Amino acid sequence: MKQVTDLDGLLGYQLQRSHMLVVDDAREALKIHDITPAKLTALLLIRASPGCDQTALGRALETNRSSAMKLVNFLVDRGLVERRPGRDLRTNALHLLPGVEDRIQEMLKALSESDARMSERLTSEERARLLSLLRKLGPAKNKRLKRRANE
Amino acid sequence: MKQVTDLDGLLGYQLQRSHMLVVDDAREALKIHDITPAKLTALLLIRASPGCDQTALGRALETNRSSAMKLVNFLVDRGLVERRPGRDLRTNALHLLPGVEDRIQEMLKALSESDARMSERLTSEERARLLSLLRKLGPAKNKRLKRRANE
DNA sequence: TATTGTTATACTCTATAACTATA
DNA sequence: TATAGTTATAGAGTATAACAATA
Repeated sequence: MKQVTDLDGLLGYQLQRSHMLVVDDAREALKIHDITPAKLTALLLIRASPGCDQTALGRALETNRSSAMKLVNFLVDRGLVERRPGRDLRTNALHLLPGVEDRIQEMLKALSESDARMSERLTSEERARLLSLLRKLGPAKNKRLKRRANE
Repeated sequence: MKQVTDLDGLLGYQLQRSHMLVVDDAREALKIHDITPAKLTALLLIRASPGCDQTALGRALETNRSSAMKLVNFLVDRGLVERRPGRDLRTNALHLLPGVEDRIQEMLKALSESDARMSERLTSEERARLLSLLRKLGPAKNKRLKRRANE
């Protein structure tokens, strides 16, 4: 098959390819820890804000309460997180279970090894430059066509 | 919610965020043309290799025959592509329908406008540098943990 | 035997809407 | 009324396995 030259110069297309490459590797590296990149992100958010509720978690992940619920269910089922009584009777306070910090350290180690493997053809200067350029992406003002769904 | 500082320095995390931002905008920009970025890619591959069969299309998209079939079904249903008799009785030859070239031009226009909007905070030098850095991502040799599934 | 297209099926992710219990 | 959690449901997207027709 011939290449599709119309897309080669587009940032979105290259971003798509690089993203797939890197996320597939991260997913594979996290597999032995029985977690995916997205679920690890949720776990790290809870670790960073102990006692948060599910709605706040959903907001931070730019998704809705229903999806946040599924993530928390997964983390609870794996013995990583527990739901404690929250600030009122409607609300859960999410907390890590004891011993999970060690497991998180192992997950982060696997993740950063994958990250290093994916950027080994870049010098550390190039890697830093790439990170800062990626952070500059997005519309200048508030021109985004549509925000992510959030109920 | 506090930020998750463990992830900030990881290429994969920043790539995930940038990818979501850019792809969401592209998806929204293509919505009036009733197509998604992935389906447009399939359409452009067929345009670049007229007469190709579905298996080749699947290989080019790093997916399987079943998924390629669904993409072609979509493109046929929208009047963009037709299945003609192929090189033998098992095989289809995929071709664009007449007039579709004009519609593709409009789709590409919407896509490149979205792309420009997403990179408007970058100078053209920075944009070019970002593209070339993205292309350098990936393992040095053939260290990838697992290739994408392909039956 | 191998390949192409096809169908059936299933699993994940994500989204919406409605329900309940609280506030 | 509004909010938090929950449940049911539905739609993409993607994967596997099996089948018929053909090579």
